[in-house]
Amino acid sequence: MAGYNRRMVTSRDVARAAGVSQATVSRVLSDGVVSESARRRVLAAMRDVGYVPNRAARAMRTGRSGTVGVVVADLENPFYPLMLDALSAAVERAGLRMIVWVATNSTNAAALEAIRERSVDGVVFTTATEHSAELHSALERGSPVVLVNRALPEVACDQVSSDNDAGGALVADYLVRHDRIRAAFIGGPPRASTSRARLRGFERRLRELGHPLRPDLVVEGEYTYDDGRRGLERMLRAAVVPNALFCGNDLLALGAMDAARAAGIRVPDDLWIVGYDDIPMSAWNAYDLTTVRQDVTETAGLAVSLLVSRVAGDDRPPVRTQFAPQLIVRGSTRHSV
Amino acid sequence: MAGYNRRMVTSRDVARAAGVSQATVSRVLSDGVVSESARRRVLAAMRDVGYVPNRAARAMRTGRSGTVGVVVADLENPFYPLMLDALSAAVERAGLRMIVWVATNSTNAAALEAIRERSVDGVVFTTATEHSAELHSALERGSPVVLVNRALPEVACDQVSSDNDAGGALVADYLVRHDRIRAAFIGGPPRASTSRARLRGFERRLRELGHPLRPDLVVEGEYTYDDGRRGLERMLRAAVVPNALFCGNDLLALGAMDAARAAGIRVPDDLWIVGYDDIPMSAWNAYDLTTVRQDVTETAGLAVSLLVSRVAGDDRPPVRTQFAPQLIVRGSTRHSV
DNA sequence: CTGAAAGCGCTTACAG
DNA sequence: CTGAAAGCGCTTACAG
Repeated sequence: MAGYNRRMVTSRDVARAAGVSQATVSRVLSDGVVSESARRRVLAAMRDVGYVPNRAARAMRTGRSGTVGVVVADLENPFYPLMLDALSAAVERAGLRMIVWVATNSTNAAALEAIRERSVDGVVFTTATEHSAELHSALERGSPVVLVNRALPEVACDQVSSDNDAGGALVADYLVRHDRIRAAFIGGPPRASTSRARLRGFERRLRELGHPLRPDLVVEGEYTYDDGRRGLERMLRAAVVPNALFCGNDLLALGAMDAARAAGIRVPDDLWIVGYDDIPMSAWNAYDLTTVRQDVTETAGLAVSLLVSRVAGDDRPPVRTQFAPQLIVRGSTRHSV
Repeated sequence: MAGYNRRMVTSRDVARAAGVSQATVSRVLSDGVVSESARRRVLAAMRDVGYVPNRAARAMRTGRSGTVGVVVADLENPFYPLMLDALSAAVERAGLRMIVWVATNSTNAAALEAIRERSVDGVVFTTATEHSAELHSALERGSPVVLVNRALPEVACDQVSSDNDAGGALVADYLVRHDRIRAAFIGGPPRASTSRARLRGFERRLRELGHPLRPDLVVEGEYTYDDGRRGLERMLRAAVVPNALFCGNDLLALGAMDAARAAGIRVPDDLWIVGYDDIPMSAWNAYDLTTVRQDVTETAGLAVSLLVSRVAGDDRPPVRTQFAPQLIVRGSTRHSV
């Protein structure tokens, strides 16, 4: 058996094979100044001896790992795989690698620790919900951190998200325009900035349009299918039956839709339902859910490029970007057939 | 602004603060032989000066990155997030980190390259579909590689999966036991070993039980919701209408179920439907899909521990483990109400 | 048990 | 343009 641990091929071996110094090999690697002929010989020698540069050595010298950290939560919500996919593509485009933490209690701290250990050059958080002590000191220290998806107003770092407030308003406009003015809201947990902002925008615009949201038609829970179902069931016991429902995310909306059907409520005839995120299931036949789409590709792209410039030393004030959301109209709100 | 690039605190600083040599600090870090009193002083000094060991330096010295690579494909299929979640937990339990590649054309090669660069100590592939040249030479070289979920008989490396063949047989048994003998199959792509094995086991057992699967009731496509829908639609144009349907995975089954309903076919009365994977959506009210569950936690745990022992130098012959699948009976096959 | 020293494989001033 | 050399921050024989 060969054993994979046999001696590594190093830049020194390449140098010997190419008849140059090790420094010249290194210059070829890092695009330094090298004569054309030397470069050619070095590249050929690399191929001949099967050379692959050792990243750990480079990382130690340069202080850069070429790797970013990504913290995702709740992979059971299909929105996060979508976001992870987009982040992965953006990271790859930037020529970097991605260490992923799936959120548990200790993940955020672990990811920030990884910056100090120089395992990653920076971290993208997709689900920051609060301003932890670790995050505070990491930012103090100037650690490159970008918040994606959720926003934390009190935190001084780059943040990229959907304009959730505008998204909520968009839905309010749409419902009122079509006379669906007995509106209800089933939201995610208030600790999630996304849910708060979507509700805020929805509520404000409804009020502006003269059809304020009734407090008894607002329910909050976790961002899950089950809580969507339960939310609708609870709503059905309220004094007023809504004719439109906006949910804090698609998972809630799909649960609510199933509960509505189970209760004999026809969608969209009796009840319009609108979600948020545009996860793949929303386009499924059985649901055909109207929803607000966030552009994860754009979001991830900006997040990574912000991170990259922070790593490169950009210390301008934090940037906060909100992308305009887009209403995707589908069958769950089709104007009566 | 502080700038995050200020000089690192090194083991030398700790040594100075603790009044010991740098070597002693290092011994404390790597659990070497150190007197109790020295250890105490060093640990205190680490805290005082805010020391965090530099991983790149350690990786260079030891030749181990403490990181494993994971290649996942198709995050839109909720099975993969499930698997990723389980792998993440297993990797964390092993005290390691995880670099993730979301599969594109070049990912497999990139992941194997990362082993040579010493960016990762080994790689878990969740969707190997063929024996590439890169994989071949990586294995020749003794690179630690584990295949999860899909299997490649001709490849000499550790492989962990559900016993898909047995899973298919399980479904055949179940259907025949309940007299649902006009069975159909909608499968994933034949290049996926999972789909082939599930069909093989299903087909064989049906034959053994005297109710061979009719070739015109077998359809194959991609592992997607849409192909499930289309598959069922095509099947409805066949000569024989099935009264039971086994799908290569849950996504296909959910698509097929929606198509069946759209065609006025009642599930389960007219048609039983069974999936594979037990993704979260299968338990949703609207589907309540009977399915075959693979234990991703167990699978991921074994995969990571195999990888860890390979990294540690274990060069015994490759291990191939198949976990017994479990039939989860739900409403899509409930014996007539 | 402990320290001085070598060295992991690179990058990058410094001379020439 | 190129080479000799220092050094990134650790781990680990080697002496004592």
